[in-house]
Amino acid sequence: MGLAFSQMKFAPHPSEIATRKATGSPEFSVNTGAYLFREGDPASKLYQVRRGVFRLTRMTAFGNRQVIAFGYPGDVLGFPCDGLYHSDCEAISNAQVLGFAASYLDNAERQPELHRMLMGAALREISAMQDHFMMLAKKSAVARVATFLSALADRIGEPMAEHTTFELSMPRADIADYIGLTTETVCRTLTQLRKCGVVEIDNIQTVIVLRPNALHALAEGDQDLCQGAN
Amino acid sequence: MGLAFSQMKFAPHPSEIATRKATGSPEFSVNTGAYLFREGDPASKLYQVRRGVFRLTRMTAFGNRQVIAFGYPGDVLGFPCDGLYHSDCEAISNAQVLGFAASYLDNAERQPELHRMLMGAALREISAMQDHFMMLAKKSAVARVATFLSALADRIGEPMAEHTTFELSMPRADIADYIGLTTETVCRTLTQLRKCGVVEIDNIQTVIVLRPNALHALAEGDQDLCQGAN
DNA sequence: CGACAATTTGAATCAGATCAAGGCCCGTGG
DNA sequence: CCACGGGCCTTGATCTGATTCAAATTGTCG
Repeated sequence: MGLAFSQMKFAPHPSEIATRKATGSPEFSVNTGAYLFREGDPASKLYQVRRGVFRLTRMTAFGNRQVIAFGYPGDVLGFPCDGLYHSDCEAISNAQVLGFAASYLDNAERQPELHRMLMGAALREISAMQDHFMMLAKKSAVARVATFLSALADRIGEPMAEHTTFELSMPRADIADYIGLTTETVCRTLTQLRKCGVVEIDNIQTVIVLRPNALHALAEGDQDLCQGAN
Repeated sequence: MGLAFSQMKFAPHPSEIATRKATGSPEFSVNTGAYLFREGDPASKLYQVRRGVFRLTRMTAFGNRQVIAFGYPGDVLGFPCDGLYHSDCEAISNAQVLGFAASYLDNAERQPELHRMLMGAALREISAMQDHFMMLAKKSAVARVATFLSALADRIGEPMAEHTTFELSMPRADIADYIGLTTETVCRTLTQLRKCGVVEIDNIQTVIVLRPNALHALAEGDQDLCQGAN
């Protein structure tokens, strides 16, 4: 689940297989602001996102929020640990999900195909989180923002006249809590990327990637493709 | 796998079940400095650590190293993504591991018990990595080091005359790359913790936790239990 | 004992956080 | 239709904590 930075390399998403009719699992909708589950709830179900975006968060002891991941269509959310959910999961847009009994994780016999899909999603999630570490540990603010945008572009970007475009469904504060910066720094960095012509941002929400190569290079830590734009 | 900060709450480790005779899997030893696997290798096997310590690392495009986790006895290492290992795994002490065919992940029929164990380990790893995020994202240097020490104490610490003691098997640089700091800052922070009587450190390797509560509070971000010790 | 690697300490620097203010967007109600 | 209000976004100025660069010390192993 989650915005998987490793998944850049592995599109299209293998977890987006048509499981609905195979399992008879119910598909239902979740409104913006509604919670799919909360940290500590007993985890009876897993969910695959069909439409919309979710935000997975955890709280520290002293009230700091960490955004663990964003859940986009195809992602599987709600992997339990010791039978409990270990994060809050809120819809940040009107969404639609498919629910599975968590027991399919243990039980391979009933639905081998489904079991394999869930297992694959779990393993991919581990890999995605390791990618997330790379970002949180040592990268500069530009590198973090560039990595985030680059991953989103690969994940949900749509071609538009030579360029790629996508929507930032989440507020700046969520992005900040995801990549380990403050809202202010995210803003400043976005304007910096705008000023040096790497991206264009319309209406706060819409991102157009003008120079994908530059964005990718910045994500990798290549300095100074952007200098002189403070 | 990995040094699971969440596992603080869940000792003793459920994955440390006796699987050897049940599976007939071969147990073998790995010398210090030897690699169990490398990033990009086809992932044919999983390993459960029996003795010793491993270090899981990944490299960024521009040569920065990130320590993903440390593998202690009981941890399961080598979860694949798309059939490949996604980190390097090096023994940092003489070690002993148990190998399992990776196919046990998919295949529940042959060894349901083993399958469940591996599945549980994978899910626990996801949770552990989420805990790791909390640290890398926003915590101060003291909080990071305190979290690291606290987790190790809970994981491998042994009671010693009112206190808890354990060995830091890894060099400072590894700790730094794990918690997202520099070697120098790790050092400084350790001396800070020493000076204010939270821990004692002998022979560079041996840590004695003198005030576990203070250590835990610092890990949670409680400021100023340590002030005046610069 | 001697050399090399790892650890520790010190001083200077810098990137991002913090604090504060202003601007924009959008819905609500006069 | 326009004025008002509140939330989110953006920008500016300052400050702080971690990094960087450099050097000294300790520990290790042949």
